[in-house]
Amino acid sequence: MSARPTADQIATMRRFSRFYTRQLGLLVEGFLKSEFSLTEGRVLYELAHRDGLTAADLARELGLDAGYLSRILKRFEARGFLGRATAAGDGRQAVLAMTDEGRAAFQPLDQASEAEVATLLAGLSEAERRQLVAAMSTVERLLGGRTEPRVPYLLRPLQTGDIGWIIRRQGMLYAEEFGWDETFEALVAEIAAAFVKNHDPRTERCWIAEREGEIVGSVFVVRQSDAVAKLRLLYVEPSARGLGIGRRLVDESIRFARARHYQTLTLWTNDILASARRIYEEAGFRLVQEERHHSFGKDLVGQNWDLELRNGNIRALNSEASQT
Amino acid sequence: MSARPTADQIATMRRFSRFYTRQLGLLVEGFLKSEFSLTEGRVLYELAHRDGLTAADLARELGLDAGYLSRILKRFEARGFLGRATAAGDGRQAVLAMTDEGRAAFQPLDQASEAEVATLLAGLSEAERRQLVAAMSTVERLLGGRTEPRVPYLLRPLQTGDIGWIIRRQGMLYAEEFGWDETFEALVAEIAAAFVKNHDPRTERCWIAEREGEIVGSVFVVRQSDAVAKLRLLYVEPSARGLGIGRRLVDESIRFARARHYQTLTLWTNDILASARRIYEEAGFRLVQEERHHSFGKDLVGQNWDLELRNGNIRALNSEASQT
DNA sequence: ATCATTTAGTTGACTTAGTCAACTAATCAC
DNA sequence: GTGATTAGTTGACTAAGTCAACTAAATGAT
Repeated sequence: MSARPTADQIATMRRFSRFYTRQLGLLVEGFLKSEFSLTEGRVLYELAHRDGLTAADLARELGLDAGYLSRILKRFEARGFLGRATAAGDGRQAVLAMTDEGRAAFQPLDQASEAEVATLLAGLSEAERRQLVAAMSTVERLLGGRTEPRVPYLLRPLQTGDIGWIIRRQGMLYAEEFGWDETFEALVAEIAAAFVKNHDPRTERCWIAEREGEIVGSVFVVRQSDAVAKLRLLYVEPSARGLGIGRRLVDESIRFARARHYQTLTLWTNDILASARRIYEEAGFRLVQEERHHSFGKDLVGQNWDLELRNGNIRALNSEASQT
Repeated sequence: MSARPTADQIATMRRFSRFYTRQLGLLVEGFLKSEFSLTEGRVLYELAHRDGLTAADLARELGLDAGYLSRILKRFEARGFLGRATAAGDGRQAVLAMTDEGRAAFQPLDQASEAEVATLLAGLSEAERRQLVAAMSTVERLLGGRTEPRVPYLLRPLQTGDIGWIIRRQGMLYAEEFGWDETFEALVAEIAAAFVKNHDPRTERCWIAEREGEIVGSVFVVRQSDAVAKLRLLYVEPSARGLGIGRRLVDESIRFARARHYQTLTLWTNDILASARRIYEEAGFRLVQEERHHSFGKDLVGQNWDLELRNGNIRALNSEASQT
């Protein structure tokens, strides 16, 4: 495991983030100044670049309140930018389609944004541009900006036979990757069996990630108390890693926990599981406790992470205080 | 002059900006989720890291409405985070000082943000971290994120003797840097003289940048019509370049134009003046016209840039439409 | 087939972030 | 002393977004 990041590295990234916030402010201002709010622009962008979207898709992926999004879409529809068709298999859903008018309205904005970036880049020499683009690609690659998977996967509930597979695969994988012994597999079996036997579907759930007919990942959310849910046994098959499946499993877990009015989603992991840890961090989990332990035949560093669920965005708690 | 940026370079930067927006969202969420809104956090950050700030300083530098900031500061003061002292030389101003309680409240946030970045970086190897930090520094250097000047400068109004100096220096500098002939100096003289003789201080202004007793830059804002102001003769001495002076002169010009209820700030430059052009772009100016011309003994490409002043932020025009 | 639960989307009511403009007090130039 | 400007405050307002209750459709258990 690498040395801890230096203070200088940390300071550089924080300074870069402040710098790029200002840079984004300039780019966003140029792009959207004419007619649409920032959020409207983000919605239009997704509608322009993807087919077959529903409102639920957009709400989830852009982190928007469904009611708020509904009004945005209604305004676009009123202006003739958007059409809807009831989904073939689900009368509740509307499939959204940008109209030619919508594309016509969006195109100047898209082109303005492109021109903005072009003029910014034009101020650099060709060598500087190549350097800049390479540096941006490096940042993106290292911080995890990955493309969507080419072979699709789906998430589904637990089915008969799944548990045995999950117990077996997690046992084998952690043995292979980390040398953990059979006591880990036993723990997985215990957790999974307890879930199957006793789980309350109102407050607990399991998701299975399936791809080309095979299980490629899973996660459990179990009830720890009325206020606290626990995320357990997140795993993704090596063959399916890097496709956003782990992130998606965690996102669904958070979504479920919020919908069930939990206040905290907690989890226990080990620091050696670096990919999982990064997913948790990016989802907003906070490291609340660390302790060394000897388990599964190894010396490990266990970590407890929590995600506070009450405020789905960056709204401060003192806004609630000011209501009193 | 370099070739135009490629479509691939433009696309890469746009994708990077979307990617880093999400990255910032994660970092910001972690930093400020507990107690303060994003704007409050930005204010606290400045108060924590700088001394001698006034509300006017903060409003200008963070782009905040003075009334809104006033209320934020009042809340901080009510919570004991902030003290105020009347400025020695100006009874209107209050010098703000973060209290020990304020620092105590801020420190966990600052540390949380630092920890956030540290855990993100910890997920990378040491080699990857060095690569990331180097890439970020490259992006910052190329896009113009420069540090504040070590030797301070001030902006002041025109004084007797300034005009002659400005005419002389601009004439010499543009001759040296671009080979422009004496007709340019004559143009500068004409503009400056007209300003001195006829300017209306309610709607027109000149700023002189002075550093260590010497003029190091200047800019004029003149009235073109009731609705349109024109920014003219921006220049910065080579010895003082890279310190943000040019940007500051442009920012003050914009601020003045807004305060005087102009709707547009326009300007004419030549594309060969790359640094100036970048400042205009970053300030939000839009290239509206280009034409070749032969002036100052050279073949040049003149450019007209406009900045719409009506909406100081990214608020859509249709929000005004929806008021009707 | 029925019923209870969940999901998709909508709408009413509301909170919060931020804007606009009018105000007071202090400063500055004349 | 006077008029104009600036620093900061406050009232009134708009706009972005949240929360929850609602209807309609789907799903799973019986």
